[in-house]
Amino acid sequence: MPKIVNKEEKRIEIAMACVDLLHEVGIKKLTVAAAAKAAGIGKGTIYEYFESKEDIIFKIIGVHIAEHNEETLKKIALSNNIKEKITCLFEFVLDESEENDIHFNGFKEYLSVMLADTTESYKSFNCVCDDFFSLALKDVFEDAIAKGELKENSLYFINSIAIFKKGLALSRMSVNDFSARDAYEEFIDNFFDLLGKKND
Amino acid sequence: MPKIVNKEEKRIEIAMACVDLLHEVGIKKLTVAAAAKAAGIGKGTIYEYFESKEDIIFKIIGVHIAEHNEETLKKIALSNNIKEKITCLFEFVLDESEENDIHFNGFKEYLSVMLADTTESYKSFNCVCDDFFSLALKDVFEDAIAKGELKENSLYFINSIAIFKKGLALSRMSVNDFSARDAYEEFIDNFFDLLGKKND
DNA sequence: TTTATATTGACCGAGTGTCGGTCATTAATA
DNA sequence: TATTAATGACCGACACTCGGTCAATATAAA
Repeated sequence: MPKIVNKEEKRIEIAMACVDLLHEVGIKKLTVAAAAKAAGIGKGTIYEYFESKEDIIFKIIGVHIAEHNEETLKKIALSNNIKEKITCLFEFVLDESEENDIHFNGFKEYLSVMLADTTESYKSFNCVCDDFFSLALKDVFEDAIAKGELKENSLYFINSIAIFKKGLALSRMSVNDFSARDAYEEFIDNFFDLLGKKND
Repeated sequence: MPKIVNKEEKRIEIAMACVDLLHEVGIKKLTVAAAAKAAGIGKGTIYEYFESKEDIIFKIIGVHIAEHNEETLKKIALSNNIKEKITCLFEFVLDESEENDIHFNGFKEYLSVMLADTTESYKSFNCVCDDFFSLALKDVFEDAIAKGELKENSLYFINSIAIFKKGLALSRMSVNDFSARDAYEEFIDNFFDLLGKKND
């Protein structure tokens, strides 16, 4: 029998090989030929592993978000401070380090593809992310309420905060000189002023 | 000498002629040839008035938002209810009537183009919209505070609410069966519970 | 060697943007 | 008022790019 490649592994390998190139030129100017070259394979091979050029983006962001979510949960578990735990859940949107910027940019490219696509296929990924965030935030809030650090009605705001986070992401993508960190801190401080239980 | 056309008027005329077609097929599948046909002009003429296919979107959403903002200010002036006034400012994101849906869809197409474009040119429009919203919301809040219907620290949340609105828009675009109206009402009710001054 | 899978780049056609040329309208002039 | 000149509006053929296909080839296990 011939060599059997692990399709899923190779998909990831190809996608990862395109990260830098994609960051440089953006999805619109990324050509399949260039992507193939970056991955060191022929153009046709791309289509053995991806339905379309856009699917590459999808794989990239999928892998990064999965990794990121895992790390996030670990960080939350390590922290004892409520506000810090919440901040962990926003870090992807806030972090402007070079490394995270590339990942965030990938998310931007993904969004532009999803919004341009009339089919529904790309939306599902979004929902997975939303669920992760909302569930994790709920856990953090419930923990904080149990410890008497947040008022009970904080829970009513979970959905709104998830929506706020999306707005924060979109703002970072579309507003010049926007500091997601500043906007977030302004929000979270005011939020705690209203719903945090002072323990002094 | 030939008749001199008003370039700006014609730009708008062409853009408006493409609204329905664009709504049907989306920017990605919209061809310049089809756009030209819809506008009853030759393909080359499109390029006399627009830099690119994408520029048509930009013009469409620009016109619609300008109209919408004007109407919004009128509605706010007519209303005596604070919550209602705020809702007016969200109406573009909440209204799912067939007419508004077409405009909102235009905004989605615009967003996807802007996110895909590495140049900064398309961003400026976004900022104009943001400014309108934030300023109008500030007016409404100050009015409400003066009338004793909102607590003073409501003002601290203006930026956050503007960001929330963006998140609401993005959610409507990317989440299946998302009811922006429900999410908004949940938020605004909880917000008023915290920051509204009960007058009973 | 056989056979099934993996890989490839030449090829195709859809579609963008350009450009040389035509047309319609008006100014100028006799 | 008729004729000509001038010019911007308009157009679609064409050149070129690029996504996606496929027939041919390479590879490697049996």
